[in-house]
Amino acid sequence: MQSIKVAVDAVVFGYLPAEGLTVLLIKRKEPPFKGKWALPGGLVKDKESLDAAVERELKEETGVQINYLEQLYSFGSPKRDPRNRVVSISYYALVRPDAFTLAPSTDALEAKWFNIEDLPRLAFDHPIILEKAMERLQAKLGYEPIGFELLDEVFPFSDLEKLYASLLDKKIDRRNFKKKINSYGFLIDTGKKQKLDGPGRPGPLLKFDKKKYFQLKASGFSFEI
Amino acid sequence: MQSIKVAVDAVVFGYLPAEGLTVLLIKRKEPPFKGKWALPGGLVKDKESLDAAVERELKEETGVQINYLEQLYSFGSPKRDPRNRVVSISYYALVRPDAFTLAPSTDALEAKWFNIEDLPRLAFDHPIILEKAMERLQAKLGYEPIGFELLDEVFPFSDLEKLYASLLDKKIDRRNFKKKINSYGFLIDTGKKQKLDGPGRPGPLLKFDKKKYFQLKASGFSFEI
DNA sequence: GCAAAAGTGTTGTAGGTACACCCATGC
DNA sequence: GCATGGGTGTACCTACAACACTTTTGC
Repeated sequence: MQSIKVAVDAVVFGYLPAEGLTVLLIKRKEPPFKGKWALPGGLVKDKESLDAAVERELKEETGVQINYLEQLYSFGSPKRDPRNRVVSISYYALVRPDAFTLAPSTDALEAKWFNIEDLPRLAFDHPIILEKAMERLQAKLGYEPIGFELLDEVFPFSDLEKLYASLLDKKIDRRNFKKKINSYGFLIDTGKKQKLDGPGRPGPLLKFDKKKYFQLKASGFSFEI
Repeated sequence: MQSIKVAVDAVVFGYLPAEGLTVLLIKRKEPPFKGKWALPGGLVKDKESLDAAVERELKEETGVQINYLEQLYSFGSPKRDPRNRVVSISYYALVRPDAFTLAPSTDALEAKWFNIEDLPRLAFDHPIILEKAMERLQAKLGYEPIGFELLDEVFPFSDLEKLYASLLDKKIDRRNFKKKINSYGFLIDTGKKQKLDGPGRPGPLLKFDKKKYFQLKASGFSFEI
């Protein structure tokens, strides 16, 4: 008789132009690793799909509003949980951190955003999961327009540019980048202007036209950056 | 108390220049879906890693010699197995079908290669898994040299060309293709010549230099086709 | 000598990269 | 008026796509 438990874990990415990429972690309320920081997640219920389990856990533990969710990889080495055998199906999610406030409840003492450059030690094999998520995010940014899921509904062009530069960790030529993005034609000018709180020329606020993107995609076009 | 079982399933791809892409299926010995064709796979043991479980199951059920193995995706909808809740971690594998003979034993009545164009109805949600494997294989062919894992140790250039043409389902310009592949410099000429059994000019037999590829890759080069 | 398979170069073009100055705003 | 941030065009060059005839072999 098999006795393996099934869990889900999520790497929740947020982004703020001022700060860069952040990851949502919870402080564990129960052993093992009680009091340590870990990825949000937990056991799957008997009659619940994997996707539903992630969404439930995220809501319970952190209160985030998920913008994009994708399965990442499954981890099942026999010793990854020191007490029981647990196979974890990991996910990664993209959210807009300032579109809601964190509200930890069951299972978690605390939920908090950490800058990707400044993470605490993580419980279990979560460092490996996080690294895999990071690789996937970087790769996917190159061939699907998921960056928009991290930005506000409307955003100035410079936010998009900063996002790519910071997540891919390389310099971006503004003119070439803009040329490319504009050639796709799925950015809508809302007509409004950005409000800067310092000096500087305000740029127009843009919107990502998801519908148009899916039309383009369906007619055999492919995003690449 | 959670009662979910954990299984692994594998989509095993083979390739023969004469026939094209094939998939290895087994005929199930036990219910559910007794007597139906399905992907090889089975329950993970309590103290066994996921990778080890796939390798064991493939050996037990089919006797294949695996050349390349990669985790694909995990499927966990509550109703995917009509009797118990089973979460399946799926894999895909690349093998050389003529490097060994199939030897089904436990759990399987029979193991057999099917042409990808001519598959029987599959048990469970295996059609979905297969489709996902197919997408991944096609995508991966474009940015990693995994095609070689499907060819014999030494092969004529035309086999490689046919492989790409058939798996990606499109015409390939021989001259452009060759130019590109040769520019990478990881094909070794063994000095021997192909033996055709009809008329035609025999080409040289080549070998994929894996070590050189990994060197190139490590020094920041990227395969693309 | 003919049918089958493999080998071989050139040219046009699209897209990527590199690069520097002007404009709007806040203080 | 100056500091800050946003906006804009051109020239070079590389890389991909298109394309047809010759060579070697078996029968």
